[in-house]
Amino acid sequence: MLTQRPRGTADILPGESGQWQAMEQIIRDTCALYHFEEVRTPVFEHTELFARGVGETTDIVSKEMYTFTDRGGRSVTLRPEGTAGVVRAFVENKLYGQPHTVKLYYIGPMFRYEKPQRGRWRQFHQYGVEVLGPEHPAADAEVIAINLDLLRRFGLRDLTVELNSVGCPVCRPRHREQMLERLRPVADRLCGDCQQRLERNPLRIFDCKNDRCQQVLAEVGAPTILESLCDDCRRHFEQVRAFLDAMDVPYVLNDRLVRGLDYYTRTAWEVTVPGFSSVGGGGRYNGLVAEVGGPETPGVGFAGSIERALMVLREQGGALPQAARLDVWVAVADEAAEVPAMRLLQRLRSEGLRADRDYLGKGLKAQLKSADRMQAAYCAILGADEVARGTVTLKDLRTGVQTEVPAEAVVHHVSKGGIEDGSTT
RNA sequence: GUGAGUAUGGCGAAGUGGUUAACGCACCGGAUUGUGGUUCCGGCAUUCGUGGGUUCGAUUCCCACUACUCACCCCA
Repeated sequence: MLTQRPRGTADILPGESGQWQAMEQIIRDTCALYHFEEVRTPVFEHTELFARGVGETTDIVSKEMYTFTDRGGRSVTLRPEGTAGVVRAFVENKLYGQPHTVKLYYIGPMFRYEKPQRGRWRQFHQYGVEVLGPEHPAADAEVIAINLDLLRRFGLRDLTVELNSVGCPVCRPRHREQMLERLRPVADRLCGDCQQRLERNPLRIFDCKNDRCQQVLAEVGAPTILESLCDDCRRHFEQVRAFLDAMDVPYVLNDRLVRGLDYYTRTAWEVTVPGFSSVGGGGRYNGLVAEVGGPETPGVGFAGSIERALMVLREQGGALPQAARLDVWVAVADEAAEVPAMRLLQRLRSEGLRADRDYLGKGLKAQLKSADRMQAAYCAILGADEVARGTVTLKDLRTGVQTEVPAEAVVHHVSKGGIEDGSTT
């Protein structure tokens, strides 16, 4: 156990970490284009925040939280999602005091006590944005747009935005009643899961894979949520769609789409890839800020996971541009060159070149081999002869051309990307 | 939470109830003098997840445990 990571966690090792950095950079750059600013909130919060914000009845709160009592006797929880903490920060710091729309983005670890499987971890990393303030459907469209835009910039293909509206406190309860009315009498014909869903979240029955349940739904003529929207929600949804069309953001309607968190109102969407589960999604949450104790403030946001994006990217055969390789490998040919080699090494770095050397006492041949393995562009060979002459033998590992140059000229040659004096020695 | 599968060297992967556990990759060393990427030669698991049991004898059979993987639920 001592040398084993906790279940559902991962070590992101060199090589992989380059992909993470590249992806995070895309997120930061893209968010800047849409004028989102970063917010960093604690990795843990008071348990009550998630219980109230995310919803007591959700799977996340009822059985997936990493909750513990700290030494002061307070119940705290490792955040299972990002929105609640951001909203809490918005309220606590009174960001609503500013007349502007508040547009925030975040990247960070989230925690859920689940059984790990493909694309599912106990510690995973989400990136997401929140727009706080506007009720305007253009805000919904913008968040959907950046959600899809980011995934495309990562290099993912075959993306589909599935769009729905889950209504508001006016029309959702009404719809729920209609469903209960029709389904309760035939509840015994539903599968076990759906009988539970009937009481907890009847909307989900539409999502059941069981054919019989779907048949029952059709027989009793259960209305979809889209058919039951109130006028305000209907108008809002139509406008969101109009904006998406104007922005060339493709989507498909999915009137069976439900999201796992209680706080969603009106617009809800998910981005999917064939053969995978959701790679991200979001929605509007008009009641959340007030629920958490702030002034009535509409909001809309989305979240996606780095793990899943990388997984899909890899399986689709894509990859993010790899980090730049080493510029110079310094090979130490003999004892007399040790000190000058360190001098050279540090000088190269101070000039902005990525440089390294062997520390295992390997022979020159092995050092060249290492240089090759490290994919260094150049190898600077330094031995007693060079030290005596104040020079360095510089070899271009791509062409094999090498030449002896003054020690001070190494930076110049490497920076310029070539050796002019091509006399092979 | 429910169900299924798998656990052999750094990685991938054969294998058998019985004296020395294939192979590939990676790694290390060598093929005369201070030089890489190719080639050739050599090296690299007293040990087969952990603990029990069956047996004259188990890595191979049985049980338990642990871990991992996958599906369901749900989600990112």
